Amino acid sequence: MSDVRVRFAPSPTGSLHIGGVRTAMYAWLWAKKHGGTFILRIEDTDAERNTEESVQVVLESMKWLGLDWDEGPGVEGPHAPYFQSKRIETYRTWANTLIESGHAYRCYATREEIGAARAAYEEAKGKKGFRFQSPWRDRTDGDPDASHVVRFKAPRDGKTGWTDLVYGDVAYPNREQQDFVLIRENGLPLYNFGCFVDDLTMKVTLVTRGDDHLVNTPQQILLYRAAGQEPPQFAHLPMVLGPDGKKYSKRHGAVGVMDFADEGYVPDGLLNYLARVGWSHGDQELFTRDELIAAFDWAHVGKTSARVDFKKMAHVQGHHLRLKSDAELAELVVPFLKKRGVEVAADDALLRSAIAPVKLRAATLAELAEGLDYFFRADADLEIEEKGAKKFLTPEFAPNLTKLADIVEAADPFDEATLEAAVVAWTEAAELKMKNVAQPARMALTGRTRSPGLYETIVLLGQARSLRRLRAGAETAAANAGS
RNA sequence: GGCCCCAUCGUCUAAUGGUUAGGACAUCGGCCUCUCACGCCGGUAAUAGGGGUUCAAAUCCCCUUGGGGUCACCA
Repeated sequence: MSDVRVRFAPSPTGSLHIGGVRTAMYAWLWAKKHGGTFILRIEDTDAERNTEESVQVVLESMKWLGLDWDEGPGVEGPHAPYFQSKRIETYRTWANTLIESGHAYRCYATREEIGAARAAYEEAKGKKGFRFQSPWRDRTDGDPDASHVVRFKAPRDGKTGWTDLVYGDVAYPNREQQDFVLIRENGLPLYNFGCFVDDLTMKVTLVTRGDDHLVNTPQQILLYRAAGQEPPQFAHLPMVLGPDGKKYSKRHGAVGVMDFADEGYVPDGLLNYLARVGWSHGDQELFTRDELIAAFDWAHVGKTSARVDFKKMAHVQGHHLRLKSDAELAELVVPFLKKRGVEVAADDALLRSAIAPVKLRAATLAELAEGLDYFFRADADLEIEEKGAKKFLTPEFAPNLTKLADIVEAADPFDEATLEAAVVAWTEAAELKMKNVAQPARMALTGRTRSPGLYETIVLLGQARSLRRLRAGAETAAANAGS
């Protein structure tokens, strides 16, 4: 195992969304590529917003995506525990070390005092930018048993910068820094401090996160310096936006990973699409998981925020769906069929053979199930498209359906070639347009105007069932006056 | 508002001083054809604007404009 140690550190405040997936994936790819360690750490120090359900959703999402972690919940490892809420003592220890070395101090100012000062500032200046100047910065006469927070004694001159793997050289002036809080009154660490302590003690070599954390990085670097430690490398990823360029949210559609799972996406498709949002590898668009691992690099991660394009996502997704074997798809599609009220076993022979033609017409498992539906539904329960019925199940086409039924009945052997030969001979002799036979037949057989090839569909449905549906269709058509 | 970041077809992006500015999705034609797909062939379509530097700029510098992030005892 190499010394590459990367982590994904979500806070469990909701579903794992698309931007988070990409961040997690890039870190994961980097670890895999270098035989390093991928750590999953749960940053759950905000009791107000964290929920146990969210923790489960994150774990479930990561598992579904196949982004397995080498250290983290359920796996543990040399730096356990991997929940920040269970590492309070570690933070306390590091805070005390910084206090003793003079890099941090106990501040007894109340929220009310600070809030009032901030309000006064914003009132007077009419803008944001208040920086609290604690009177306790250089005092040592406070009572450590009294209620207090621990603040970092931030430098006021100079700059703090680093070379970001994505953004290059970035620096922030220290005068922008205030004496930020390390430990809250309730004893829990604040983001920057918890992150610093964990990344340090977990020996993380590269920190990856969204670029909304760019401004936090100087604070963390300042902490490393104060502790006499070498900061890790940083790679900040640009935001992933909704199709309209606004912050991605529920109104754009599926947000969480499990939403995509429910819609029948396959993990490799989602990963492939997301990988190419913000990263490139020449002209290559389609990648298997292994190709992604081999090709991924930070040099080709872009700096611009990107919008998701559901159309392209569907395209890439469809590609990965079709990459799967029919047997695998059969297993995967069963739950989606069940959702439609269709019960069928994954090893069902008809299911196995119907998948090949239908998967060319589907991008997701849900669409696959939709396309498979009529092969398993009882004749009486067939869903009939109204528009198609109006157009093709009409008296003028009734004779065609009857004739086709006769052909199906007489076909021997009952296979595509035989059926096609008979139908072609008939339509040519009768000077019938193929369309006028195929479309009504499609409606009768499947209830739809779109399906795999006619002969293919007939053979798949079987002689008896095709016959029943064609005869019933002919009756319906004959009875359908008007149109 | 301060600070920081960003800017190539509609969208995702390639091109790290010299290309007819390339690819993918979408779109528009065409092929295939019993429908719809898949696939294949072809078209339309971009360097935000203005100044520099250079023999040469999408590429380097400055300004403008536009977008985003952040300014908490959230993460």
